[in-house]
Amino acid sequence: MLDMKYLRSNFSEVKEKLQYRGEDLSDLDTFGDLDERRRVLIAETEELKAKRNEVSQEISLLKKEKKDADNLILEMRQVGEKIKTIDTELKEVEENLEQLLLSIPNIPHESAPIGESEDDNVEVRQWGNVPTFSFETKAHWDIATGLDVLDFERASKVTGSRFVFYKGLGARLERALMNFMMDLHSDQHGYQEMLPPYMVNRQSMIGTGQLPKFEEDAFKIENWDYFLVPTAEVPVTNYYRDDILKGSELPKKYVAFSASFRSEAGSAGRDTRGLIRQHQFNKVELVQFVKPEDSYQVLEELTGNAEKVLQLLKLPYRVMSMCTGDLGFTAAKKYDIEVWIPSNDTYREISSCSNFESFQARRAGIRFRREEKGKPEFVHTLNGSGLAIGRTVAAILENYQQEDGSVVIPEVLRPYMGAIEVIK
RNA sequence: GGAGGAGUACCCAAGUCUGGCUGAAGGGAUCGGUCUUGAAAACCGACAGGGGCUUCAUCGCCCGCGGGGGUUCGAAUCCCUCCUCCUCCUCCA
Repeated sequence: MLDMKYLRSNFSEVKEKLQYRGEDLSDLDTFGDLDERRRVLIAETEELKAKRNEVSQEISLLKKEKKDADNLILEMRQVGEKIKTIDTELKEVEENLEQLLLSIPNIPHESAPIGESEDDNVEVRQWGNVPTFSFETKAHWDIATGLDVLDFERASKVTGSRFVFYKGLGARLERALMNFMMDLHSDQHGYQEMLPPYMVNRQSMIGTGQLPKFEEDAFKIENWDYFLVPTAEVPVTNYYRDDILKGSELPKKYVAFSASFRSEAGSAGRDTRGLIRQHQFNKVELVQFVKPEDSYQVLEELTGNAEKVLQLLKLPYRVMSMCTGDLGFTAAKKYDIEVWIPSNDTYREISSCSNFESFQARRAGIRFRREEKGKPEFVHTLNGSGLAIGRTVAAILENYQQEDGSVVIPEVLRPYMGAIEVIK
């Protein structure tokens, strides 16, 4: 959510920057009228309330002296009616304004490249060498089926498409990655470990920006106003909803494991095979609450923390800076980390690291005080996958595949795999 | 699922039956001071925060006693509704 006062006094500048996102901004122009109307109504109702308060005191005194107050009471009865009328309209105006503000995307940071689509994203750096194979490589679903470590068919029977059973060393590999990532970030990178709820309420989904605009992307629990989390970002960021933190305890850094649930509405037919696009996948998520002046430096740090996972796994990747048209609704700046997937002959997103600045903090009411008695300010929030585990398994299966159909386990994972070196 | 009880400021806690200077008593914690070589104790003082409107900024005003609605000239106090927590029973990993 944008700051109403900022929007009021910098309207055309904000509008210009939002246009780089290429989204429909036709509603934006209703802001001026709503904002103006709101303030007029507030002035009116508050004046009447001040009068009512004053006269009610008088009435109280008159009653105490056993004097007649009927005229004043009659007068105030009318004032009360008027207040009620104005407040009804005010409430409606404020609701419209609120909905408008909740539907406006974040302002892109000046360092985000201007562009329309993913084709305009800018490569920031590359790491590792794309592997060459002396044999014909297989896609991870074929490798996994051959090794009997993933079962898509039975998952379709038991649940439906875009679900999977991990089996045997496949399940072990998933669990090893989870532990490896959690250990790395908590022990080496200074994040506090957290295991969040997998369902959240509507207010939390609004807080991080999934709602009100993208309800069709979420899984909603029937008869409850709860949603399956699309990412641990939602519960972990909302952990401090409506809180005021101490400046001295910032930055707060959390690493959370959770399953993530996505309806994948609008991507029917894409990545229908394999682990790349599932309705449910595991993910280790990094979340930070920081002071505004630190957030861009922290974005680099956090991205680096996620990259470290791939470096230790010796998986080649590149880092892309998302252009203004591909930033998503909430981010001011975003890096995607893309890992090499041989069967796709290209890099695929495995992590997304974003700086939301105060966008989520304002929606969720997450603030901090610099000084003991200081005025509360909004924190900046950031998060990034560290990493999506299913896609990491796909990357390992494919990049570490051998001619005989076996898969070598990356060295750093072996302690987590009971010292097994190869899945065969 | 059944039966009760409770949500008041950083924490504890009065006030709610009997609506009106209650912007809310009293403790504790915290901060400042006196005393002390220093500290503790004691004593003195400060301590509703937050949001909104207005303003160059102040001043001022409005809203805040779990959330939302209602009654009333006036609500922490009365009514409705939702949420959360606690106790007992039941169930259960």
